[in-house]
Amino acid sequence: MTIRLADAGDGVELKRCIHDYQVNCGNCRLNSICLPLALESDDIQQLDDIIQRSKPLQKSQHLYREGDDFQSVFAVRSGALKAYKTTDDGREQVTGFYFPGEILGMDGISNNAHASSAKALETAAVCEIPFTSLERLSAMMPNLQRHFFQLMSREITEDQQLITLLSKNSADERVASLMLSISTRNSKRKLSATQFRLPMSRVDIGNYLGLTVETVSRVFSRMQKMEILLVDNKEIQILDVDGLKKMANLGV
Amino acid sequence: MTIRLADAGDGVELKRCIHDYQVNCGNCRLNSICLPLALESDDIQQLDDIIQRSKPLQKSQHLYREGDDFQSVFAVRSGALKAYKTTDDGREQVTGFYFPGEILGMDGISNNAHASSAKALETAAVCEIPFTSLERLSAMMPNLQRHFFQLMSREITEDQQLITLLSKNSADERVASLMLSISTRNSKRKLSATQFRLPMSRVDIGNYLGLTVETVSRVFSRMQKMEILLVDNKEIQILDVDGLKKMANLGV
DNA sequence: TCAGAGCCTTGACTCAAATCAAGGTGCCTT
DNA sequence: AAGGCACCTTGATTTGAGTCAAGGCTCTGA
Repeated sequence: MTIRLADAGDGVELKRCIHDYQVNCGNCRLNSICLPLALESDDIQQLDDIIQRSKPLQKSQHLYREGDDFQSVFAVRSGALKAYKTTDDGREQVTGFYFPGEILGMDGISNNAHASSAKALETAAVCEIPFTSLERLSAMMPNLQRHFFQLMSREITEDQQLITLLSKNSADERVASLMLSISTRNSKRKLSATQFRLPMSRVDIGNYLGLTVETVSRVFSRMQKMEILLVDNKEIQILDVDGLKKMANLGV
Repeated sequence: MTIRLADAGDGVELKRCIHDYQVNCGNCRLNSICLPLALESDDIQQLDDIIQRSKPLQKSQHLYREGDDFQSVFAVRSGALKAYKTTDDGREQVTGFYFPGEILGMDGISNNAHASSAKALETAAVCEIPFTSLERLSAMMPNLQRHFFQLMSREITEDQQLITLLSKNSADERVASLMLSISTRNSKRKLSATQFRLPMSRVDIGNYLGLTVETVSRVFSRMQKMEILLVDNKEIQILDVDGLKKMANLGV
């Protein structure tokens, strides 16, 4: 709404970068998250052929905007993004955070237009997967079709988790759950589960969890006082995982 | 949790009913909702062949339960169902209501197990669509594959709507939005948009919207006093659609 | 026709999180 | 090195929805 600094030539028209690294799906260290598939190497090659790797996005640049024509889904290669919708009365609702190996953009399929916007929280690189090619390939490769159905289904179950969190849990429980979620996703990427830097602001966290900034801040302070977390601005260290799980109240 | 009356021989083992009506996808009056597809009549025949129509479910019978093996998705033929999850601390979270023509069960694909339970709110009939057959057919029929991707994507965008509602809107706005949603879905089925019977209890409504029964009841009373709705137990009449839209606060 | 159970409504009170307000911190830009 | 701005924290106060409590309605089954 307000910040439009690094927002100049952003968005849809990602150009293939000539000086790209020789990354491909076969050697990408994220493929266990992104493609946990029994694909033949020949199949991986075919998939690799349709995937486009583009220039990194700068912080606060858009990958796509609500209402843009839907062409592709995207896999995060590095950095982090947030997805958000603008409500009819102009407020913003953050619907998800996306870390390396995770797929975003699937909400655009139903109407052939993106149902939310996606913005880089820090410098980020993505793989673009043109949807029509993916459809064509899926029809030929049952494993890939199955995988993509599963990805979408996972998005549904995750949204349902969030719905439950928002409708049943206290501020403490919501923030604790998010910290646990980030911790788990980090460890899937072989990063520290107990120490990390939050790529998003307190405002984004509050927005995602249906809380105000002030409340989020107070919860962090409380967690620090209880010696569950060590919070230094965006640097988080989890001191007491069990305490955090208990606070999240999602079955220790 | 508590009510287990009509819950005897329910669930997974739906048997094909011998005395079934001669319903098929070609003549089903819901096919414009369920299958808004450019399918050849030959294609529809193939789809029809894999679909199983079974004995109606009685009120409060389960169609499937959280954790059950995932085999099929289901289309509602008549009646209404609710989907819900049981949280780790034993509470229930209603994740959706399903009316004729709508599809449920897609959240089970990701883990090959149903992620939620589905229960009839009143006597209800469903079409069962075995997922492996659907996958096989999808690979052969690009339109069907596309349609199913779109269905799942729609479920995602709808969940995101609910997330926004829960995290940004007041009790009044939530209840008003639900009434509008039911009204819209009714008119898609050529039923009255202004007069209908709610198949679910106040408890279910509250649970779905993240509110207590008392709050839901108070909102209905308030709407009645404002002459927006006429509420007689489960019978609802919308007197002032614009007023309702304004109350929902989702862009009149 | 009546009893009972579950469901719905209403009122009084409480409380968790929002709002309002102010001040601190860190980072970018020049 | 300093100014400015966005971001974060903390405190005081307000408020919308939850909780507790009680009574009414409605449908079912004997």
